[in-house]
Amino acid sequence: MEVKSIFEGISDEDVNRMLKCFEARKMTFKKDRTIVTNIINVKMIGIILSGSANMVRYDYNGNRNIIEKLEENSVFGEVFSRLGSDISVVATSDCEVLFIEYEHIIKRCKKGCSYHSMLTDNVLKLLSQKIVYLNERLEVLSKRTIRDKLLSYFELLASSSPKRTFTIPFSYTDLADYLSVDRSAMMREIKNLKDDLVIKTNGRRITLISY
Amino acid sequence: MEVKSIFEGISDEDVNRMLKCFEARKMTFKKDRTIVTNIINVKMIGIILSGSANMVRYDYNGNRNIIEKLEENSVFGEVFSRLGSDISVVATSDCEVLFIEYEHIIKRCKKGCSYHSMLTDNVLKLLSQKIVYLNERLEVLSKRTIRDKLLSYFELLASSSPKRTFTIPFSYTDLADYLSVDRSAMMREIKNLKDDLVIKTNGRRITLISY
DNA sequence: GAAAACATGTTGCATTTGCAACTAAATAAT
DNA sequence: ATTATTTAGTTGCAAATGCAACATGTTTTC
Repeated sequence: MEVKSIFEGISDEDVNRMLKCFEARKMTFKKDRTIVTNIINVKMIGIILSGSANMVRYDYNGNRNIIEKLEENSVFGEVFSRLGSDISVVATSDCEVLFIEYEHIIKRCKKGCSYHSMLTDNVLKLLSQKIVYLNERLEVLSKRTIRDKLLSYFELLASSSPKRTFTIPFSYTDLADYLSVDRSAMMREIKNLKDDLVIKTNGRRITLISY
Repeated sequence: MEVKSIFEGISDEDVNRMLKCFEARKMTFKKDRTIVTNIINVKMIGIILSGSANMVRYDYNGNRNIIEKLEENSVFGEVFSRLGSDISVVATSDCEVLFIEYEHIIKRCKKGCSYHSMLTDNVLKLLSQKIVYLNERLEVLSKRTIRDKLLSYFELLASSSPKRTFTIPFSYTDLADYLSVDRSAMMREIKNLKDDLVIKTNGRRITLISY
């Protein structure tokens, strides 16, 4: 059920044919380079082919918010994410990105190519996944205290490990920006959680003891 | 571009044919009745045909969070919203709801009916809209102070009115739950915004003076 | 139209949070 | 290998927030 890429299940030849037809452009970015900024208003979507990136926004206080962590095969774009309001996507490692115009993807072509309908299905599933992800994020951010934000985020990460142990995919500095809280206040709360024996930590490796 | 309903652009006869084929069920709910709760794990989607509803969650502190306000033609369901984690949908007025199994919608039928591909396109656009909505909500909730949450939410509402005047679609009590903040603290902050001449209010009608 | 239920508005106070300013540890750069 | 730079970990303090407990106003309900 999980869709890895929007091209999942489509033969390499067909993918290449599509990419040509869509005038897709592949670009490479070095670590820490900005992949897109609010300047673009063309309805493009980007697909991370390799590497990783963060979608970030700086508010007028200068606080950075990490909106989303983009891994391999992640899709981003104005259509999906309301880019434009000072959002940018920054490479967190060297990466390759494919750009396609959104219209090409959703507009079923007149010829009714078989692969095109497969593509639509994949996009549908990707969008569903993105919605699930966004809802998880909303659930975390809707918690009123830092402690509860941490716990609900940790619960999410722990739920896929039977031992309830996981590695946070961020530095603690980045985690604070992801949870939209002050870093020092977050560190204080993590200390409290350790003192209360709710979590054990070893660097970025965390075990949820009880909830 | 805006899709009103997933059946937009499909003739009434075709819609009726589909509904039969999909074994869609129409149900009516009185105001304040629960439409769905976490119990369901069937992959159903619901469409509000008339009336309105709130998607809500109560956390373990007893705080209510309004996750989403559902109006006519809104779509909800596990696929879209990660229902299941104690989320329920409650009617805020008498309403009619149509239930369809999600699989029926995304699975392109073998016959390749013309309307089915139209339906897929509509769902695609609806999902995109939902993502935009979720991102707007994330932008609001990621603000660190109540003042900034209010301002960014008000900005969103004001942006569609040239006079920067709008009516909040909630009671103030509900607004606090929507912004995931304490009501009295929110009222205090609204008072501050008025004192600072940032907003003017007349009941639920608000004017953003400057930002 | 009286009573009940709910929404709005307000306040004091304890708690949580953000901010600023540090030190120490770990990574990256030259 | 030594020096920068970034990350992690702390702390005091002011500001923001949540909580509880009210008063008042408005809408429903019977």
